[in-house]
Amino acid sequence: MVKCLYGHVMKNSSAELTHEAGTWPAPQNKRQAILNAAADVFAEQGFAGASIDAIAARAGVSRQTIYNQLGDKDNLFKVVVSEITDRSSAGFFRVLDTFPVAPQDLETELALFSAQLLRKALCDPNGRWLRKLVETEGARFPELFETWKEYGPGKKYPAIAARLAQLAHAGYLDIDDPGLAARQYMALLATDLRYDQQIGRQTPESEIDRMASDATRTFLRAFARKR
Amino acid sequence: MVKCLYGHVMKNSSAELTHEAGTWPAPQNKRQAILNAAADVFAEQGFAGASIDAIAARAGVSRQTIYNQLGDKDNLFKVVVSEITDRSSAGFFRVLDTFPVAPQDLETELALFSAQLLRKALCDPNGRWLRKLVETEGARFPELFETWKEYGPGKKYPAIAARLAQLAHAGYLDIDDPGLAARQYMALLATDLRYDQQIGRQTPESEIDRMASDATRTFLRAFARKR
DNA sequence: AACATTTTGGACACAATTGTCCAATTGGTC
DNA sequence: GACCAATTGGACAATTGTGTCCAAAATGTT
Repeated sequence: MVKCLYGHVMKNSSAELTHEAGTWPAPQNKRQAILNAAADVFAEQGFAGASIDAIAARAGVSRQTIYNQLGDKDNLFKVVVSEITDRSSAGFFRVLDTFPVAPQDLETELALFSAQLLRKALCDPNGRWLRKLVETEGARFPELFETWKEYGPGKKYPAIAARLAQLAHAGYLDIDDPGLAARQYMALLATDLRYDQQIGRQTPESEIDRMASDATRTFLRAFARKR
Repeated sequence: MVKCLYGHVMKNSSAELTHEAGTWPAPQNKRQAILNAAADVFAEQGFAGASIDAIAARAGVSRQTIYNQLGDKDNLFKVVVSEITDRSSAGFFRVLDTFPVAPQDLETELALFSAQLLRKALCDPNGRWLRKLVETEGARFPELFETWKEYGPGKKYPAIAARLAQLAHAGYLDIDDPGLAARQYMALLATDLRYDQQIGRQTPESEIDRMASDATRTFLRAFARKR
């Protein structure tokens, strides 16, 4: 039950990252260990339920080190969210670069892209925890919520909409409202993730391809250009 | 320490059956006031963050009354979830009775039904809080989670699937997998609720009809029987 | 080896919370 | 008015968590 997001990379990789271009005078190793552990504990316990001691224990550092490096609990939370926001956003846009803008076989290629999106972005523990964290604690950290909005849904949905509009313009799709189509595409893609989450089931990797093709098939039945 | 879900809860539950009131306030007895307040505070603050004092203050009762009527915090939480599960489930099935099984104008009538479902079931604060509560604290109360699963998604999705299969059998729809169609229908229906929730926006009542017709249109574009 | 910087663990004050006990008060009922 | 149950508020011990201080130890640098 107790797992660290990135396994146990925190032990000894001192030789490589010590002289990174980072502006941090402190070693990055413990800091990353703390942030990963904090992400776990915050996601599991919520903000109020996550104790600094639990985070310290899971990170394998002393409690004092957390205060030294990251200040108080509020700030720790903010840093965790902003770090994970960055990672998650980067993953999404890396996948988005593979969007099939001029496909030979639209359904096949869109299903492949959808599977990648599910795997690398929507299923990604980082992203899911982030969503849960922000959903749960957003009211308590308004400015944090703004950042998340701006870099999360605020950029992802328009990006998807733009690609769909591109496909429509190229004659593949028949779309009135690209924004709506993007939201519905994402909703269809997340259909079973959401369902599984509601019944407390962890979606197995083996079902991702089926989910992607189910969503793609329905989406294209609705939006593929008829001839 | 962990007792049965319906353990010593039976204090008043048989005495008063008239908690039908469609409107939120005006709880006749203190027990209902406590449960409503507790639902608010638990949903806002999470389990760990919700203090008994805060709940008592919002309910307008003394802290001791909560302990008298509902026992400790764990049990209070369980009772809150089970009460709201009942209400939410009842609302859903009341709407489900209006499903258009033999429509004259499928799109119009299905859109009307969808709007009712959004209004009475998916948008309902009770249901949304419940979902959030269970999602956040499900790991801490496994047996509670089982109950929620059984009376929540476990009954709702098959019920929707059955209605859709009925429509398909009657020649209105072209559906291979009714279960998948039901999940996708619900996903499309909740598209903008989910989006709004992600960007921290409270979906205004005025948009529900549009959301219902958007979802219905796309669903029927994908599943309406062609001829 | 000598130095600088982190890290550590333990102690501490302080605040919040839980759950209990109890005496006083309220409100309804006969 | 008298009785009875529910309610109230206050005090209480026990626990838990936050954030700080500090001296000893570990770690890395020159």
